[in-house]
Amino acid sequence: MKKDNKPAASPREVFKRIGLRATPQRLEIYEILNEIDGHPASEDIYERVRKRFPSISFDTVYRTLSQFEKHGLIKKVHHLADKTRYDTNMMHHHHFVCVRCKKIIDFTWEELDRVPMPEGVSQWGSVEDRYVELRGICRDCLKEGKE
Amino acid sequence: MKKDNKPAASPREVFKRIGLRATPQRLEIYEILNEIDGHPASEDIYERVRKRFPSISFDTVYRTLSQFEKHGLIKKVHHLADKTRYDTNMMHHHHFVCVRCKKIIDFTWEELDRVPMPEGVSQWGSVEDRYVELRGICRDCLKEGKE
DNA sequence: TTCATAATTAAGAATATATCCTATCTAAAA
DNA sequence: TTTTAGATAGGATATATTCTTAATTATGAA
Repeated sequence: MKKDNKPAASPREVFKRIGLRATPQRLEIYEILNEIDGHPASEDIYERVRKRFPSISFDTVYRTLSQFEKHGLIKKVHHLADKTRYDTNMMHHHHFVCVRCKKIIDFTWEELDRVPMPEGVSQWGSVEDRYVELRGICRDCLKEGKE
Repeated sequence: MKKDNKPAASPREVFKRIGLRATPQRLEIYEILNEIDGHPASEDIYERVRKRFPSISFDTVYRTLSQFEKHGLIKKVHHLADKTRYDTNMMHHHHFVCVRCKKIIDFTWEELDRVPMPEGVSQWGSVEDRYVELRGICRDCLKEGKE
């Protein structure tokens, strides 16, 4: 979706490149994602597609969003959203998260903790915690990928 | 749970302080949280409590974990775990998240992006993204709290 | 243009996670 | 002890997501 400067490719070109058919439903979802503000849940998209495709199913929306995410057109805000996970370590720390197997590794990063807050944050509200997530592929998953 | 130096208070003292009864189920869950490694889901806890309380219900586990979280004994790894939310902004950016209303505000933070990776990260795996989440209460929710 | 085919879809069933309801029980204060 | 607000078990319910299947359709090849 929204990418800097780059000349905007047409939806059909994008779909062709990643090997997805240009169905009307898919084109509509693509367009909505380009228009919509904020960080929509699947249901938000579903509600909007239904205006033009009243009989579209939840499944189509979910599937399409997953495909788009898989091909890097959109991202999930969080990678561990399937179920609630608790942290029993109450000391300030950050996480390395494997986006493949969801493994989490705790670590501290004092140098980063010391960076002063960016401009304008205070006008959004009060900040109570600064959390960093390093996202990547863990050692185990890297090995698997090679085998 | 795991807190630095501080002299470990007994579970009963902790419960007294926050106004929760010291029931056997609750004591057991507390103990499990202190023993368990990693970042358990509710179901992980449920499976372990069942070894000593075979008839305990999911509800008790969920309720207890929520209470513990509310009183700051444990934390959720993520605050938006109820449903998947997508990000259509594919430019590198970070988030301010209101832990009360779940509002998300995008922002960039170049100074933070420049901080060199901490020691030892490379041995965990390959890092592909550095994501920062500033967690707090947004302006709107702060106002509501006062009214 | 027509055709063949694999991809896609709608619809509803199925699954997974989380919460609610209510009768019963119990920890803890008096 | 007795009292009672808080806690629990178990089942029902809600919500989010994925699966199954039969029908449809976009796309490349003829």
